Amino acid sequence: MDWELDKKRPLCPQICEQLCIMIARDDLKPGDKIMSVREVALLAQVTPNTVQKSYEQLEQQGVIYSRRGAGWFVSENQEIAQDVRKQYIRSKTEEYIRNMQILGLTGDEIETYVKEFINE
Amino acid sequence: MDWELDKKRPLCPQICEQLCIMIARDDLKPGDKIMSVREVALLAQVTPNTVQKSYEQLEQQGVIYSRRGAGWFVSENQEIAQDVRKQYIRSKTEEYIRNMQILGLTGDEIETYVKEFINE
DNA sequence: ACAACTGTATTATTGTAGTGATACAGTAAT
DNA sequence: ATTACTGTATCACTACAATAATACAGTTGT
Repeated sequence: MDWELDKKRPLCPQICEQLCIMIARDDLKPGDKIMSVREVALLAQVTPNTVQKSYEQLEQQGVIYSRRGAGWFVSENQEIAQDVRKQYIRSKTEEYIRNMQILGLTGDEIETYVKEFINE
Repeated sequence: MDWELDKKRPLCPQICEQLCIMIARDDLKPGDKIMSVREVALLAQVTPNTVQKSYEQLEQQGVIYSRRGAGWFVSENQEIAQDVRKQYIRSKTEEYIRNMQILGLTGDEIETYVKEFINE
């Protein structure tokens, strides 16, 4: 994982997305310990406070949880990890197709562009 | 055009994108007069100041230009309108594919998802 | 028990996007 | 010329994200 954030965009959502990607890639499996607030803060060049907030947001979604003093862990619930992956793919794909359709592109045209840009 | 902005995200980029989409759709053609700062402000429920800033950003990119007292217009340069469309498609498509590849999806898998979600 | 790590909380401060109000200046139609 | 529209500029204000510094509390390994 790179942890090179775009400092010109809100950081919390970016940190959340990075974590979700790692879970969706199965780099982080259910129950795994994840990097500490301070550790990520150092790598991502942000304040521990910012990472804390990001983690708390993901906790609210049931994706991760904390044990005071021990650390943060990926939810043991197997379904959630799968959902994170499915949701990520679904939302990104739907958003992409919607954007292209707004321009008036047909389904075939969209498929053509995707094929074209995959070979690069 | 809807002008229903997401108030929880930065507004200027959203206004810029809406304009670019209208140009990419050919709803606005080179030389066309576009809605005034105050008009858009009213429709989008934002401050004229915010729209002004957005327009100035697009002006810097050469997409539109202003005539003091008269209004804002789409650049007469034909190439720019075409570029806006091409750039929009290219950047969105590349971003989408990159996101999917990060998850480990193959080209075929990506194409399959796109086809699947187009039929909905 | 101790040291070194964890999460958590608080406070003050900074930077910035957007608001709201107002004013001035140029254009265009009547 | 007047009126009603444009763009442009400024100022004080609000809201919020993120920083920076610090402190406290719980866990873990030695």
